[in-house]
Amino acid sequence: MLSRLARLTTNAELPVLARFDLTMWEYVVLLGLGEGPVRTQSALAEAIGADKTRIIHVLDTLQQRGLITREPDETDRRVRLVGLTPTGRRTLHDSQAAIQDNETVLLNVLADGEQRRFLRNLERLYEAAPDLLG
Amino acid sequence: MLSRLARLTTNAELPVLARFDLTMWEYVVLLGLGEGPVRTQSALAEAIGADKTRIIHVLDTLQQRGLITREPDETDRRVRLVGLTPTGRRTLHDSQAAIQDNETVLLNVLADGEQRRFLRNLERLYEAAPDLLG
DNA sequence: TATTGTTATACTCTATAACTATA
DNA sequence: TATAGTTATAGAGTATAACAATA
Repeated sequence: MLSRLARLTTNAELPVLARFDLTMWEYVVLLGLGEGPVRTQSALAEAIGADKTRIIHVLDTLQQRGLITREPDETDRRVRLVGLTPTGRRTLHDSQAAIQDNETVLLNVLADGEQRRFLRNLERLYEAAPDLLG
Repeated sequence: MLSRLARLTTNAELPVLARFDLTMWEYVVLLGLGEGPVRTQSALAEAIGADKTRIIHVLDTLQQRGLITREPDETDRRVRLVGLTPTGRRTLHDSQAAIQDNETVLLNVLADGEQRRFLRNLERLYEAAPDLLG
């Protein structure tokens, strides 16, 4: 049930992201950087539930388009400090708003109080899942 | 959030299903037949949110293992009536119980009343999604 | 030796279109 | 011609292992 719902919502969101010239993983990476810069690409990958090898091409693209910065750390030159540029932050803000408009269509199936409750519970499960399920 | 939660739970459930020698799609097909036989494979595929071409190999396997029947309809020999055998029904029952045990671990993150509420809302969204999102 | 980032590759999953048999 | 089922194939998504640079 969860899987199918995720697939349907994902497919419905792809055209919205396309308006911002973003793939799903590019959007997820921007979201992962929204709270602030991240010190290693591995940490970023883990935070968004992706493989570290998979986001590399995503980071390449986002960097080329000037949406993120990827600077070597001076104290440990193996790691790259990744963060949003002002353009990247604006793109994240705009696309996130569009996505939320889209989600509202579905969430309106639920009564107003239930919407907030559902999202809160979903978030709680989302946070607990990695520890409980590996 | 939904996608990652779905992926985590799916991955956590695969070992459980493996104990019954079932893949995820085989399990989903058995679930789709749980309420009763289905008159066409296309209808079954659509009901579980799959492509009609994808479940064919699944049906082949389940039939070979004696978990489902797949009889040609006498009035229209193009269509196949698909249903569970007694063995199939038992396998579904047992595997479903094991899966639910597994899900309980995660759902226990939520308070008792919230669990039921979350599942009810999830079901409501699940049912509305195909119409609203395509 | 261990770790970060990268590349290459193989594997799985999914979608699409073409084929058959019935109607 | 249209539909149910099937097959084949190409594409996307994913996981794994090997590699270079740095610690």
